[in-house]
Amino acid sequence: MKHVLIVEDEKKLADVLIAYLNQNQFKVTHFESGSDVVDWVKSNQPNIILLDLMLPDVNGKDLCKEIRQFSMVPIIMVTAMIDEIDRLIGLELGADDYVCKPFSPKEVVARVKAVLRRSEGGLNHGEMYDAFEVNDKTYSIKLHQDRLDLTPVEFRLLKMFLQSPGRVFNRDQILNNIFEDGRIVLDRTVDTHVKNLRHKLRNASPEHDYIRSVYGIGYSFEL
Amino acid sequence: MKHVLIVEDEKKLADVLIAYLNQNQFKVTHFESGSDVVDWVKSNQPNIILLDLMLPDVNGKDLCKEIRQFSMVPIIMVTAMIDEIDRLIGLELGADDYVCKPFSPKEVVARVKAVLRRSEGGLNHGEMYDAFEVNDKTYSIKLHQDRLDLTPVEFRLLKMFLQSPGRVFNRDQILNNIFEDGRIVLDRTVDTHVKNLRHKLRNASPEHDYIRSVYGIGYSFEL
DNA sequence: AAACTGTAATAATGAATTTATAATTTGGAC
DNA sequence: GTCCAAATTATAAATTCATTATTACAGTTT
Repeated sequence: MKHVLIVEDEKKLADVLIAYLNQNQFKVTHFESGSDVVDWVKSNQPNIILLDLMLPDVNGKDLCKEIRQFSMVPIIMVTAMIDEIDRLIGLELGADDYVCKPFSPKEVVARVKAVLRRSEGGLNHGEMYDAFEVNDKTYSIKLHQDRLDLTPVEFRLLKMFLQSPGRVFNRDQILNNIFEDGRIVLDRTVDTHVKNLRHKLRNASPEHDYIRSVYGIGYSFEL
Repeated sequence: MKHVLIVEDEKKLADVLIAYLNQNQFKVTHFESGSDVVDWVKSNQPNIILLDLMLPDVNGKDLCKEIRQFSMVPIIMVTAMIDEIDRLIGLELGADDYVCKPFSPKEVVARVKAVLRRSEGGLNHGEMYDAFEVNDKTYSIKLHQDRLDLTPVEFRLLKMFLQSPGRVFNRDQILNNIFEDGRIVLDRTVDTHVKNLRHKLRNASPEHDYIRSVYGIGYSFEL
């Protein structure tokens, strides 16, 4: 039986949710404030957390980040402000979904199930791009189940390519994407990293040439 | 055959008990004072301890606590003061049952059996992670039945890894996980603990390298 | 005294970058 | 179309730089 942790200060709201979740064969634990949540999660390891963003004592965002320090348990953030959601997503708190108040308990149950399905479906929830699976948590990319053994630079390079297949990047753009800090590095460096990445891709999939050189411009990635 | 340790200074009382226990297929060892008990328990690991609260040399409460530092062996406390019992329970010494003098040896045997039944039913109840068994109560982790002799830091480190196999932790995340209090500690310290843990893991299982270094990021645990 | 933890110093390893050289592409001249 | 020179890219080797592993030791705790 799946165990849901609800962190929500509005008691009434929580009670409705609990009723619905119980009816759907979930075991539920409810905290009205955030203070003891971290300890509890550490020892009880729920299957999913419904976390209100606005709590009396602690900040929901911080709590989410704190939990992410030690656990990959799925988290659904609950907020009263619909506008907030986009900003939250940008913050990369590591939440798995967002629900806006007021919500129908039915919808929440559906979301809980959806998130659980997702996170179980592949113990490794990486984003898929064609035959590639990018997993930020494990810093790894798989091609056809096989794990590519990439250096950090190669990881970022390939991830960039995958996010914009077909797009032609010039070397400056590549450098800016790969190095957050604004280091200035020679163009030849890009060539080298591309070469190394090509080599690893060819090892994994000899029949397909993924990286195309665009003469006079740069490179593009063809799925 | 179950092994009972009796720590009891009243020789006559002890003899009666021993006779009864022997008749019930228990092996019994008897100490008349508490001084050498801890060492003996460490090397002999009895199945259960009958511990008199009032001993000539050491304090029964302290002895109980001391044993609890390294073992979850069931302990039955024996006291001459019935009123004492409630207070003892409150103290959370970690004893499993309390018996008040004077007692019938039959009753004690029944209690011993009951406690053993209870504690066996729920023994070994460490959470399993692949071939690892984590036991929070005894602060120990077994790999393929063999107990790893870990320090507290190593215990928390390994437990963290086991809870998220495959995930790459950076050193900050590791430190936050290992030190509840917000101590500030150098990254190199993580390396050292990882090294020590690796060494112990290799001793227990030379063929498998569990901890992977992820260059530029941190470490991950590969089951 | 023994065990544990944290730090600092040093060695070893691995990645990123540069450099040098070879290979390829392009466009113009014949 | 072929040839060549210039520009561009590919590759390999060498170098620099960053990160990690290990050792030793000191401060604490038990």
